[in-house]
Amino acid sequence: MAADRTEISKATLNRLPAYLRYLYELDKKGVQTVSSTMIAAGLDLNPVQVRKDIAFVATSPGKPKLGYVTKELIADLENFLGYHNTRDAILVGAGGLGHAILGYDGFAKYGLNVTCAFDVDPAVIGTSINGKPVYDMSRLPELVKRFNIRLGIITVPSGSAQEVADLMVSAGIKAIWSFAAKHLNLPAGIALKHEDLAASLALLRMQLVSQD
Amino acid sequence: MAADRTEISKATLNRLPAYLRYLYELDKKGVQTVSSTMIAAGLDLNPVQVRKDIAFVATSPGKPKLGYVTKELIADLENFLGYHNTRDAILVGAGGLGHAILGYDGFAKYGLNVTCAFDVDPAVIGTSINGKPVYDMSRLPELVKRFNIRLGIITVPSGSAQEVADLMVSAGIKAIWSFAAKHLNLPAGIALKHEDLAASLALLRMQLVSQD
DNA sequence: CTTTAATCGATAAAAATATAACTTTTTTAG
DNA sequence: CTAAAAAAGTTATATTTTTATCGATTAAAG
Repeated sequence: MAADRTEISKATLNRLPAYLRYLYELDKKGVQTVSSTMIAAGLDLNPVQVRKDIAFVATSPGKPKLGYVTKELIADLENFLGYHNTRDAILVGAGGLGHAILGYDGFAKYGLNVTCAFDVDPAVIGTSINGKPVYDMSRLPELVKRFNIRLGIITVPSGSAQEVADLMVSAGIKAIWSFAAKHLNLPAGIALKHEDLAASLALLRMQLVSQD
Repeated sequence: MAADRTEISKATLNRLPAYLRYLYELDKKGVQTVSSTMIAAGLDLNPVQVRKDIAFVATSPGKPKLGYVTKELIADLENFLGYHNTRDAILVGAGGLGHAILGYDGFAKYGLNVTCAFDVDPAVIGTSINGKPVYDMSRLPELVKRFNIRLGIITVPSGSAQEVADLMVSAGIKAIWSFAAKHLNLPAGIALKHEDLAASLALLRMQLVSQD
């Protein structure tokens, strides 16, 4: 494997999943080879950009006049994005959104397995959502350590988000996927992905207003 | 109001909601004035960047040694982000995630009012989720036109996403918030915000894997 | 077998964005 | 009343990201 001479850019990283989705579609239609031009047209992007992005992940080069072998490129992307090694995760906050995530099995395709959830509400503790048990928050450190979980999902109100994050980190969690509308302060080395639905909604709404 | 000499950057736009959230916190604690340095420290950003961002939205300048008046800055941000003019929206796909969104009233704070939902499943059509009626898809054009709705939320499986988007656009929807894992092809002038949970999850997972 | 057209890959230019350096303003302290 | 400190504002530089250009390669058509 060649050493990464230049670090892969964040912008590129964000596009890779879109490429993969598009390739799945083409593959399903029986398209054998795919060119960067085709991908660019399908996703409203610049062909050169697509080529550069692909250059990071592809193991075999594309052929002039043909492009890349669809199945190979899919394999390379899946491999790069780590869809093949399944990863266990826990979720804290079994309310509205947390409930929805627990009930959704689609993440399994991306190698995510939410094993169980935690909450403070006695009404949900002890119950099971989509086969996943809901435990009392106090058991989080114990279970995270026992099963060596590294990924935590936060779907609690913003007021308790930092507290939950701190607990996760101290228990050994290394990556946090947060849906709380709150900036989290984490020690270095902990990966964080903040999903701020309200914020992105606000931006969309703004575009709308400015059209009037 | 001065003409926007330079267009506001997308990156800035993405940070504004975070500033606002942070200011709410400070305001609740009774902090009267806030400096760009303080905001930067709280959100792990560069103070200059914060100042430049604020310069776009603030109506009155900040004072050296003191900073900005907290309540004024909040008002300016809210105003800029359009939180004050409530906007009606419809949602298509009353399944898992759609259900969660319908059940969540928090978006009202940001000026969003989901009035009703549409689906094709006879089991949910005619029911009500959190007081919002679920109608048959066929009634979408009629209701969108009648109430002059401009914003549509898509929470259907990726297979039907494009179809739904087309229907929305033809009915007069001007902005789409999509949770479907599918690139949507829309005519120019239609605002689109694509929320790809699976993709952002994949990226977080990847950071985790690369730590091992 | 030769020509042709399409595409890749690499390099260069341009644009956007973030960081740094410097100047000005205003409050507070001596 | 003056000097120092803190923070905003402004201009300049560096970095990142996107877009454009050009030659090399190769499958397909004549």
